[in-house]
Amino acid sequence: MSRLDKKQALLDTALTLFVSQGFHATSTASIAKQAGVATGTLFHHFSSKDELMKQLFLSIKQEFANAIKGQISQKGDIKADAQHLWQVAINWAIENPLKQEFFQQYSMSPSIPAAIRQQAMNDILSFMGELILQGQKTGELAHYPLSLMQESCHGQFLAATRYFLDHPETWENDEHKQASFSMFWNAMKA
Amino acid sequence: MSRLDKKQALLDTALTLFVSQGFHATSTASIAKQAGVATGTLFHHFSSKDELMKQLFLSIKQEFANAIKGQISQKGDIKADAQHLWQVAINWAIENPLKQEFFQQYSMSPSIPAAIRQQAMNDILSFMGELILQGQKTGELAHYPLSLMQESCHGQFLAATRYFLDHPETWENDEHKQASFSMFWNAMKA
Amino acid sequence: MSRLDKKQALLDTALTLFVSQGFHATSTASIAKQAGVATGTLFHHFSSKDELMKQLFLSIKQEFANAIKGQISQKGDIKADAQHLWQVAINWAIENPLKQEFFQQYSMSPSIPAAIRQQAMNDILSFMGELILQGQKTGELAHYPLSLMQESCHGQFLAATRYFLDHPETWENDEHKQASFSMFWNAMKA
Amino acid sequence: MSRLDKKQALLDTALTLFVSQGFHATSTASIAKQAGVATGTLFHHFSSKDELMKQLFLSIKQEFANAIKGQISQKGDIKADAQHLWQVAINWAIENPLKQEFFQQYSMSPSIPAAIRQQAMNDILSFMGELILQGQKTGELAHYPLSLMQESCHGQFLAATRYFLDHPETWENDEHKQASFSMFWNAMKA
DNA sequence: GATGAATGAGGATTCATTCAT
DNA sequence: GATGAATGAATCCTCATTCAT
Repeated sequence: MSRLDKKQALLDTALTLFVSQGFHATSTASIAKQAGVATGTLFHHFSSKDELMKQLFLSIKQEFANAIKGQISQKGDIKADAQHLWQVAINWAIENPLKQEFFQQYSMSPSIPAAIRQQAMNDILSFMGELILQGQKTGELAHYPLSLMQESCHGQFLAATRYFLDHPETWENDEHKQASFSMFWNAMKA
Repeated sequence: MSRLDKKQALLDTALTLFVSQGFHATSTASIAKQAGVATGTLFHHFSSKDELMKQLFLSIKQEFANAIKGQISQKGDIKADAQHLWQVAINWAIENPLKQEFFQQYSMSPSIPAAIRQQAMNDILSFMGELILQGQKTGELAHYPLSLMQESCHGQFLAATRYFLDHPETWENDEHKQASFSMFWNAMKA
Repeated sequence: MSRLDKKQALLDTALTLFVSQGFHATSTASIAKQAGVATGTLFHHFSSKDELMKQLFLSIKQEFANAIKGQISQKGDIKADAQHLWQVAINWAIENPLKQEFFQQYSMSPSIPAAIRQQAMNDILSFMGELILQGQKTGELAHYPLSLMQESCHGQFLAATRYFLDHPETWENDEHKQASFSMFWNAMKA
Repeated sequence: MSRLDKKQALLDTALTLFVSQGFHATSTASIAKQAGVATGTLFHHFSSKDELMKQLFLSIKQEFANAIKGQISQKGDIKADAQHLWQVAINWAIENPLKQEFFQQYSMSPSIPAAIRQQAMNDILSFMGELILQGQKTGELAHYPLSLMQESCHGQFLAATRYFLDHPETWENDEHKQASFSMFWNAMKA
């Protein structure tokens, strides 16, 4: 196993264990063991357990951001754009259930320093903020306070993914995905 | 300080500390100390730290449920009913910021056994489920899967309270409360 | 074993082990075990291993200071006073070999924070400083810089006790004690 | 950097760090890093951390011995010889404050195996022992037990250098150096 | 019921040392 | 010889819980 493989193995294992047992209930020793490396190796790659959590959080957030941002078409049809992004985001969550569950659990948790959470949230939400502003300019979106609308986006996304993750039989059901988008869009539209 | 006073002091202190430091970062000793009782006394009232958390969670949930349920008017005008309930719920959150923050942090956290969370969630959501079904019957609400709509309600409520708690200057602003309700209602309506 | 007994047992055991194995080579677990208490108990009485060392150092210093200070006669005959104090100090060292050895090892060691060492040293040396100044006034002691003379006192005392501790067969030999005093006195006298 | 340069860099860095932080608080990794070599390289030159300490101790001791021994004139005037040696020794300490501080800290410390300390001490003290015996033969020095006098020499030297190192403003003051010698000589003389 | 000293298992972290490259 | 990632035993310390007073 190469250097980077070990670091990745540690991140992967930490994700699994943090989601299934919780951050504090997961010992660094158990992460290392299940990742197939020695205890000390974890601290060779991450200066502390908190640092491991931080890097895990930021890397997953980045992965999600990359999946989404690459899909912005900017064709000008805001509703079509929004629908496409919603689909992509929901699909990412369905395809990465562990990572989505991680977000559900830790987006509001004090296990991640508030500053890190804020920063990560801002990165995602600021990109959404621009889309919202644009939609308000064209008159397609409602003129509510920006941060209220951002929180609503985030909240609806978490709610929708919770539904899909809790009901795996719906994963192929486009009607339900469409329903989740309708609720989202109706909430936001003018 | 009487017997019940001590128990309540422990619950109050636990709420404050769990919210500000997190469940695992808060020692039972520090809760007892700040509540003004001895370490052992905590274990007279609660068989374990987990039991304390469980009772805290259920008591806050109950308090919220009482505040809401007492307000159901059942006049038949679903939108008016919904608007009233939304107001009451948002106001409760604004008046109990610590308890609302507690929900934000622990509703999805593994610090509370899944079974307890489920049960609490069902209590609230089932009552909402009935309202939704009723609205669907009258044709005022959209015919999406029930649990999707329940999750959406919950998610929108958390999003709205997050907005209000993060922006205390908006607490008296009825326009913003109205905006939050509009988003919620538009998402749900037929 | 009572509360204070346990604390004292920990101090006594720490003294023995720190002297025989060194501070860092002595684990807190081994101190607790040999003192007959649980690991956690050590940290109930001392907030950290460093704090234990600090209290041990200060308590032994205090014990020595008490043994000496109670013996200052102030009859006015400086040489006789000095001789008496020297005897008392040497005898204390011979009767408390472990504590004397502790001073030999840790008076200059970074295992004890410099500030603590300084403070302890000043307490002892300041009382000696007064005696020296008095002797200089009467013309019986040499007029060298005060701190040089203090260091010399301290150094000679450590040297003499090292000699006596390394040669237990000399403990009853008053001639040798007299010799050590002569060297000390001749160094200091005018 | 050549092979020997690296070894010397490691010894120099170890000296600095051992004195400023203490032996146990200094990790081999930090020594290697600050010396500009890789962690493993330290273990090419020294089989263990203890071995590094041992070589450091012996090399400094040797350096001091060389500085002193080269200066023995053997003109027969014992007091003049002693005064010259005292000057040389004090000057060496002033010119090598780090190394002198190292002696202050580690001459009595269990960080250096007793056997090594003894051996080093004997090397220096045995050479002094001969001078003392010689002085006793001519009647110029007191007839106290040899090891008591040796310990006294050592103790006075440490005391004097402590004074000079703690008061750098006295480094050029010959009067003070003379004072320190007087105390030393008066202690030893017949 | 209340107290708080005592417990000891458990956890994060360090670090001397090794060894494959 | 030099490197530095990897190792894992060892250490300090925490903390939920117990129980004698």
